[in-house]
Amino acid sequence: MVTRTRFDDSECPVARSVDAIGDWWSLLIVRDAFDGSRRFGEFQRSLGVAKNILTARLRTLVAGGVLESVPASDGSAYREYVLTPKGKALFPVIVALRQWGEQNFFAPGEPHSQLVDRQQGHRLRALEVLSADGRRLNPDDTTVHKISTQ
Amino acid sequence: MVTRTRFDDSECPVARSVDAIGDWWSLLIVRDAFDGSRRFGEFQRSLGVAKNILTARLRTLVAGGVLESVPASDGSAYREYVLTPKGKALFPVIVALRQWGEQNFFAPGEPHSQLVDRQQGHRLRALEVLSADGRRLNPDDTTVHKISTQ
DNA sequence: CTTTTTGGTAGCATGTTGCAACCGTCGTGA
DNA sequence: TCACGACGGTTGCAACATGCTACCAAAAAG
Repeated sequence: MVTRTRFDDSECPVARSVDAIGDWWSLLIVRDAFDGSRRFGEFQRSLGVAKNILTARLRTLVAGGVLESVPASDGSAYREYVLTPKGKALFPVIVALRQWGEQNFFAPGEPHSQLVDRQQGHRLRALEVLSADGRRLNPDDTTVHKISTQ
Repeated sequence: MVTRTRFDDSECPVARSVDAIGDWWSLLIVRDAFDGSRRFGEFQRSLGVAKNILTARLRTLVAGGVLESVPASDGSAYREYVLTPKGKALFPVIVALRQWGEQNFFAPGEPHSQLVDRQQGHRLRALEVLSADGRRLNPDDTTVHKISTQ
């Protein structure tokens, strides 16, 4: 169980997000949840993580409101873990990590799993950071205002 | 020093990204780099991380091609850590985490640091996951093809 | 009713982190 | 030019987290 929080009191939203997710295993659990995993055993087989670690991570994610534990959809007495709206809102994070990985860690032609538009079966468009008026922004085009209300 | 890799051999780009970044400290280092930090001491003061941990993380990030060590811009004999193109490509990841944090971990009106368009001073548009033909996609509108060439 | 699967717990060895102390080099002011 | 503080680390150690294996109760399957 994670008791200590490291970044939770930060005024930086990135730090709070990082703290809420917990660790990398948790992020891969969320990825698997997006890919359709729901049951303890599915996550465990998919990730190869130790069961006690998985137990702890699932608990943290449920406590953090990213997943929720619901009765199994097939009518069995077991429970399933599904993404809450807050968890589904992590979609751009997962997509961003996926695209970064595709572009930087695979040789041309090297096979990898691929996220596609269900309707068309095509790859997704690369994420773009846009200004309020729709201009494409690079890192250098932005700056951080240290503190700001709302 | 991180010797063992956990996800590096995965065919999933998300896993490789996660492995390449290393841990949450590394991601916050990258965030600070986007915010203008360059020097060891800047990262250390900003993050409050132990110096040996910071040393190790900076080394990992340099080894992974996310940061590079360059001579200090002010002409001193010290070195600075700056984002490589690969590192700058993490921009959407940081922005996605920031927006998720803003939307889920701050009470309305609670102050937080804010990323703005330098030219206009306005907040950024929320990231959108788009299909190849420009439709806005929710998680349910997508599916993962387990393995695929290029 | 027996066996297998599921979803965990418990204990222990090992790895990683955080803290504090130390240290050589660099910059700076007198 | 020389002393002193800042910078950028390294080292050792204690505490904590992780991963592995064994175990276990409830549920499902047969």
